[in-house]
Amino acid sequence: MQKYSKQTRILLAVDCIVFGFDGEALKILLIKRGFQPEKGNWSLMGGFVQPEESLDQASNRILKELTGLEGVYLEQLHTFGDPQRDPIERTVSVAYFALIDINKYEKQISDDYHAEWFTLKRTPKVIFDQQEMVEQAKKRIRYKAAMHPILFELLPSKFTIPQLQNLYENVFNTAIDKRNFSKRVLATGLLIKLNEKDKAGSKRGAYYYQLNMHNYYSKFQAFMNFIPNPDSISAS
Amino acid sequence: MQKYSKQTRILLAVDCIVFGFDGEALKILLIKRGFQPEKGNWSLMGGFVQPEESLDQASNRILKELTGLEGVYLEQLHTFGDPQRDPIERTVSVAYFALIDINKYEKQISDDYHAEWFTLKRTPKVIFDQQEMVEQAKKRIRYKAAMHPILFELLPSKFTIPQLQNLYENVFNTAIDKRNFSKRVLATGLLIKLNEKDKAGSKRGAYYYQLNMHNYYSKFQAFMNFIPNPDSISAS
DNA sequence: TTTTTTAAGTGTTTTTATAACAATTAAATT
DNA sequence: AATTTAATTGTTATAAAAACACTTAAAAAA
Repeated sequence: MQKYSKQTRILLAVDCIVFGFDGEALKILLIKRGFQPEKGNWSLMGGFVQPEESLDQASNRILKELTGLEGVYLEQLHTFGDPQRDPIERTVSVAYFALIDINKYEKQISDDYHAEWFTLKRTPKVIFDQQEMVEQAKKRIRYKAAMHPILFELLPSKFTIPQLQNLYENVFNTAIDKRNFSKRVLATGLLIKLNEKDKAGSKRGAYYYQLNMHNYYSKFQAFMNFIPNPDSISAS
Repeated sequence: MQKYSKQTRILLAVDCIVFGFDGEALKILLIKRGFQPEKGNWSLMGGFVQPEESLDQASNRILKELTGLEGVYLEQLHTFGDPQRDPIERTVSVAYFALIDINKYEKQISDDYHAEWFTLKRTPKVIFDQQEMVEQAKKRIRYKAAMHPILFELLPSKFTIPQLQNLYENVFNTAIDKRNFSKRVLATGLLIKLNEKDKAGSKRGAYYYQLNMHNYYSKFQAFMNFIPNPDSISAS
């Protein structure tokens, strides 16, 4: 026996929802689609899975092609398989989400693709069922970040506690008491205080911190809870 | 433009990890595979995605073919796409997990497939990368059950609190204080006490409860925590 | 140089949730 | 009537979370 004859083969694609944080708001990266159908319309970055690559490899390749970044946080989200989701031909798409340091994003690469960052609250219409993918990705990121320290992936390697708090407040759309927040964050043992200040945000300046990578990896799977009332968070 | 020419189409399958609870232990349902390769070996229940069905439809169809059950809890787990995972031909598999009331499982249907329940600790070797699927499903069910009341899906519509506690202790492999457990469970408002006792488990008998379906659906996404030290639970 | 302005940094108290703990009761069996 | 078994229930202690306000560093303005 060489093949599973009589079975239909299906086109398989990967779509990536790329999140970034610019200090103000959580954003996603969209491109203008380069081929028909929907050519020129805003789209997630995606592509077809090649015969010899795994899904993780495909998503990493596509992400690198579009942002120039390698080794970023990339996680499989969900697979979308409605027979009608692509009008040209049935295409099943495995969605991934990525969290990147927006500062490392290489603009020149994206210029070829006309990529742009959009605030989550003001994303343009995207093609096919990608709006649903984005919604699910937003849910997932909130869900996961409520218990695991994934949001550090959105920050540069040196960051201040006010920056970190701002990020959490943004993602969870809630105000957090800064005394309680810093207490909690520091209690995790995930942060190393540096002898250097960020003077951009205030006159006094805020101390930079960096991740204790050893603790970060070892405690990554442990539960944590920076968020006062995670009751509002919905599951993936 | 009619098709995405030049792209390779790939075989797409669905595999279901079916969980059941018999009052003693958490179990999964396996079948003896009916075709080559690996014919006669233990396998998850799976099948190929048909041209006109969605992934959810495919998994529901396969589940019904094998257990006779419809409308059960079924959730997409992860998509496995290693190019070598099936030796005959590249097949990408979308894994789902199901939680069923083991009492509703129709034996006669399964007899055709030689299906059998296996305790999680004593599962036989399964084909391809299915062991990894099972491991991920176990993680996911623990992860999700730590915060959402999915385990009720494993119980009959009438159940006692000791039964429920037994289930939680099994899934999380931990002993729970029964006073604290019943307090927490009853505090959720998810249970309705019935005027009827289960006399099978003890002389005194334990009151039956049933789910308050309204509260169950409305609170499903809310966080909960029956488990004393969920620190040991790892993420999906 | 003094004062003002701005955001960073820090401690204590109150409240709530969790964890630890044991005696009583219903009902069958002896 | 006594015994056995598991179900049921409440209180106390401990830990975690939430609420709350003042001091400090440093630049900018007076």
